[in-house]
Amino acid sequence: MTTAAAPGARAGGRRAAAVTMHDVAARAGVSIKTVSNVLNGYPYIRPATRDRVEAAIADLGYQMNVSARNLRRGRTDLVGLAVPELSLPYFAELADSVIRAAEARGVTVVVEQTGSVRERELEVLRGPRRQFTDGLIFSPLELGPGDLEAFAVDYPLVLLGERVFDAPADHVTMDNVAAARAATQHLLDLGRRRIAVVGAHPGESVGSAALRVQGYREALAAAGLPVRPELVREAGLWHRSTGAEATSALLDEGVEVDAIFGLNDALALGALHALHDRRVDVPGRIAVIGFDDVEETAFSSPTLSTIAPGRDQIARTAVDLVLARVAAGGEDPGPPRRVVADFALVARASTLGAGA
Amino acid sequence: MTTAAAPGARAGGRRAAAVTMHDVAARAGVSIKTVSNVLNGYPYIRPATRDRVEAAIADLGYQMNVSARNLRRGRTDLVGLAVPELSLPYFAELADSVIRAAEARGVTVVVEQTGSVRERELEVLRGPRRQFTDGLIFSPLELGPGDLEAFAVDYPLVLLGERVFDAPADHVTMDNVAAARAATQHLLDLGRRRIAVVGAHPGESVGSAALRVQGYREALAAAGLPVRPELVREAGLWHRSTGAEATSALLDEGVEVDAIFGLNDALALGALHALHDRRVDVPGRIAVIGFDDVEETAFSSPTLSTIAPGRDQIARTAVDLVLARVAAGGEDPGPPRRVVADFALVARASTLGAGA
DNA sequence: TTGTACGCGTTATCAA
DNA sequence: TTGATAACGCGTACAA
Repeated sequence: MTTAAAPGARAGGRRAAAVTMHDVAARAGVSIKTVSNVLNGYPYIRPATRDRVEAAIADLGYQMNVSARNLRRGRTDLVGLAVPELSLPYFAELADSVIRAAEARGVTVVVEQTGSVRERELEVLRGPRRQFTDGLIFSPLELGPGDLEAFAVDYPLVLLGERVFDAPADHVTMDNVAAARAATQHLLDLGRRRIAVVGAHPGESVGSAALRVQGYREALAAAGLPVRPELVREAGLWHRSTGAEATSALLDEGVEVDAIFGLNDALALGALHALHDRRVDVPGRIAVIGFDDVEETAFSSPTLSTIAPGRDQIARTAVDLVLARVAAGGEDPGPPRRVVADFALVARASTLGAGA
Repeated sequence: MTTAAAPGARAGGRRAAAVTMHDVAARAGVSIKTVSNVLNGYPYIRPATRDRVEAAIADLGYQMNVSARNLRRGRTDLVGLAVPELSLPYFAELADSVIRAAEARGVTVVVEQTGSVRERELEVLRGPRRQFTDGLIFSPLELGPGDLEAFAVDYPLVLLGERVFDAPADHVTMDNVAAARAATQHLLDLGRRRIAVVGAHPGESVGSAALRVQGYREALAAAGLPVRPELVREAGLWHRSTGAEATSALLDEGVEVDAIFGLNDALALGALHALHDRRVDVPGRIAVIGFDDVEETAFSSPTLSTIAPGRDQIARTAVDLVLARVAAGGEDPGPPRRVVADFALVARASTLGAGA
């Protein structure tokens, strides 16, 4: 690492001595309250007055002191977004959507990473950042149904994901069971009969894994097919590497299989990787489908069929829910709201073949 | 989309009526100043007093009002991070690192997305968010050497990337020329002689493309090899799709080639995709190397050799630079600082082969 | 070692 | 339609 100081220019230090509403008021020959009124779009102002104030604001380059406003209003227009980590494409893309949705509503997002560590997820809920945030959008991966009290907070909270369903907080999710059913049905429709699922969490009864495996089972049952244990493959972490490993194990064991349902895209991409290594034709011999529709799925080789969970809709809804509670202020919070977002099957080459 | 209200429980509304320092002071039988002293770790406090205050804080569940503190101190402990978009893995991972580095120093990050739109990049520099942010870490993709005045701001600003080098602001970058030289040299060391580069921006003289192509040229020159125009392939956007297209065009034209240097990982992964489609053996017939070391490169098929730019170091340095200026307050800002971070070549299967 | 009192820049409540 | 003035909650001279 090399450090150097460029000669000549000075770099920006602190902002110039602040010009306040008082200065603007003096310049415009009005009271400070009138300046405030102009700034806040108060309607009953004589046009001439408004013009003088606006001119003064422009002349002086006045910019409101946000901290003072926040102190006075008891609100910051900041919302927290807590996700496991941005390095995971699904959450990076979710954050992208949330930031856009928030921006459209004039609020700013503070991103916090929990690293999927239980202790940090708890900290996110009661940590110091809640002090300067109007509300929180939180996608937990460790906290579950046993932690309901932890979600009983006194600020607007919107939960994302499939870990908890009965917390005293708003919740935005999608129908994971139906979506997994659709993914499996898609494979069945293509004539596949030995469909493996990769990413199961055997012991668990909550979370995305359990729900998606259930959808897989339901689809097979509806088609009159048995759920073969050797086709339900475990993968604790939903990463490409574990998806590749699970797929390799499946093939090594000589299990007969003609399709793989990765419980998320990372797993399915890992499966694609393993199949590629072994020169297995996809979808000729084995079709593959994932879940999440991260951008990468449109560029893998072959492109990956998947379930699109409606990220933008989820993000918009989550932002709207927090802001609704923020706007409600102290008034009767009312019961938690549950929103189930739409999903769509996106069929690509990994199931349809090169022509797709 | 389905919306429902859960029966029973109330969801969290607004925080309970705030308990202030006054309340704590009263409860502890001390003055508000003493409470403040305890909170700020002022050393000269009688242990007994401190204990009483801390007990009162615990009893009352006191939490400091951050807006009031910010107003008083003229600082928010918030820094902005402006990137093109989080959907691009490189920037998602950079944001991840910056957020971690900031957290370690007790500051919080506000992520802003410019979408690589010139107008939005300008807005980031002088928009309203600068009002409640102590400083900004900015990775521009559109603004360039012609916009130096835009970077002359009166708040702590740290620039990232290769768009501008002479702005009156701190700058953290890496030696793109040397890194590209190393990538090319790696291919030369493996005996490759017809090395294509994908992602060139023919007209440009600034930015990552120009610098990396220069490194490529230098390495070839040092090896006594000519730079063949037909091996320097353009790709405006550095996406997987453009990398795949450029690679396809290269092959379609029947150009003889035994290695491809993607100017970033997305391009290289796209090249891998195109080569896979055409059943070209990598690295048997064509070796591929990228640039950035995004996590995906460790999981592609085959795994991708690349240049690791030292993300964490860059993030830490950037955060330290802004905070140093924040701490300096109004005092003589001094000249802009330039930091050149280290890089490392990461050789994987796409150049070394399956055994790697 | 601790307390008093003022000011940070806004918004809100009145009254005019 | 506009103005005076009191909060908002905390930091900090200055005093004790």
